[in-house]
Amino acid sequence: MRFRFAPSPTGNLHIGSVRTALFNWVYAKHTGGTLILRIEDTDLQRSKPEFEVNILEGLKWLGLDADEGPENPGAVGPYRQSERIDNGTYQRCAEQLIESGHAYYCFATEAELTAEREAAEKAGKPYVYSGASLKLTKDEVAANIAAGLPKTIRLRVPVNRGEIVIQDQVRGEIRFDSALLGDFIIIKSDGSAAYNFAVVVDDIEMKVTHIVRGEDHISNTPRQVLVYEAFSADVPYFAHLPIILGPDKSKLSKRHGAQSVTEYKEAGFLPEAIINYLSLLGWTPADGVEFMDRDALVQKFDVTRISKSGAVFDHQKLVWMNGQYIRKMTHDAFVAAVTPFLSEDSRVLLSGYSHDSQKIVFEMVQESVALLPDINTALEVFSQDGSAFNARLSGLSFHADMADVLRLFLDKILVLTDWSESGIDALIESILTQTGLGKGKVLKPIRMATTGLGSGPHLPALISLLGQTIVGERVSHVLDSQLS
RNA sequence: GGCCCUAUCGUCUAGCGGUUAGGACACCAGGUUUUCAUCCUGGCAACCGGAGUUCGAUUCUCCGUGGGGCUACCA
Repeated sequence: MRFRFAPSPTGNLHIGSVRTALFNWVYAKHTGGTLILRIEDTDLQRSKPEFEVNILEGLKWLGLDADEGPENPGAVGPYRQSERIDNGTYQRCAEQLIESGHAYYCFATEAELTAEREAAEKAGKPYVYSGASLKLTKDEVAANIAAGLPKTIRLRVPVNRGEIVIQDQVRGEIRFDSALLGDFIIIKSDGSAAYNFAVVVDDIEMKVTHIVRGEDHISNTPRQVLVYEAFSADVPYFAHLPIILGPDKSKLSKRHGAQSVTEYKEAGFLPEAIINYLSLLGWTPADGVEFMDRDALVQKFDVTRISKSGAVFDHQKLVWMNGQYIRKMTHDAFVAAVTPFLSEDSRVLLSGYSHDSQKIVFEMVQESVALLPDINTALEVFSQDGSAFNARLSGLSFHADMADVLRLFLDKILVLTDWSESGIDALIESILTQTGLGKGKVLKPIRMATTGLGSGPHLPALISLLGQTIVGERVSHVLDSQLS
């Protein structure tokens, strides 16, 4: 079984394309098949080398490796359509079809075609090319070519072809009336191949047996089937994936916000989370267990469970899933993932701690990170910087009755010898019993006075990390400035 | 307009003739946590409408309606 993923390098790798790539990849892995990567850069105006680079890098980052592609060619290359134009593949194939009577030269001008189309629209009929050029004699065609008239090549739709039935692994049978198709262009007047032709020529030559792509290609399929038939080639299996929708239920696009993989990477998403989330868009495993690593995904994959209706992309759930994956990371993996996202302030802050303390800091913070850049706000609480602390105080309001607790706390820490987490714990416990106050009444003011924040990780560990000097200074400062 | 696809909680979905219509995200409440988050428990919330087939339709068929895609010498 041979699969292919065929993106156009007309933009950065899009999240919708990734989903298509993913399903091809999983399907191929599941069946032990081969995945081909083909770059469809026949649109010379819009295709850019930097986009191809972006696509290749994005796929690599996500771990969606192809068995054959421009970077690791197999036996059926080249793997870029531009190179296949250059080596004359499409031209040669089109001429072959003219020979066999499946295609013909068309000399219709743009004006003529526009007129035909408008007339059809006015009449409320589907537009079908009239086939005027088909009536030309061999000599007339030769004369036109000799005269250098602009020409295209059209595929001749067999007159009594009737219904074209495609077998779709997701949707079952889909039927089209071939009479509504019209002889369509396979070679444009500039000599380049039209999409519906290039794709089929490539898929035949690359021996592709399974085509998994977006639902937006369904209406191209009957034309492509006709091309297969013109070449007497086997029509592959199709699986048209439901489209991914934005919150407004229209096709997901840039106007719905960040949609390129690069942007997701920069926003702090993990490739595993993206893969897992995307796999659930339009598909569910039979056991209903949503968390799946790559191997589980490959193992559980089943084409028949792909759903038919479009799926709205739920950004919130992706974020949630990302947080789940972050929590599951080992300490080393977490630090490695988060390091590129560390702000200058965070780096300075961390340098104030020993290697061992840094490890504790990261551990304390890991579960509150959903997106990698969250690390910076999570780290703030560990800041030893006095001015930042003072700035934070202005956002808090202390009540007079907090003063007693803080004074008692200050007295105790100044003479405290066991500055470990358990030592602090014992100290707080003693304040609780001594004052008879509830935990909230005691710990809230201490947290505020030591960190300048109303919330954060486990307090005793935090105080232990901050150290006697800083904690002492901060509490006395709060007592002097806020509660005197 | 034409062709095609599609229709279960707000969202992703399970269901494949008989179910208290299940799960996940989000949301709400309670519990744990000093607080926030995490975590645990509970709750709210859905079968688009109408015909038919059937003893029985969310499930099958048809017709509407809604949504989406395509309608190029773009891919």
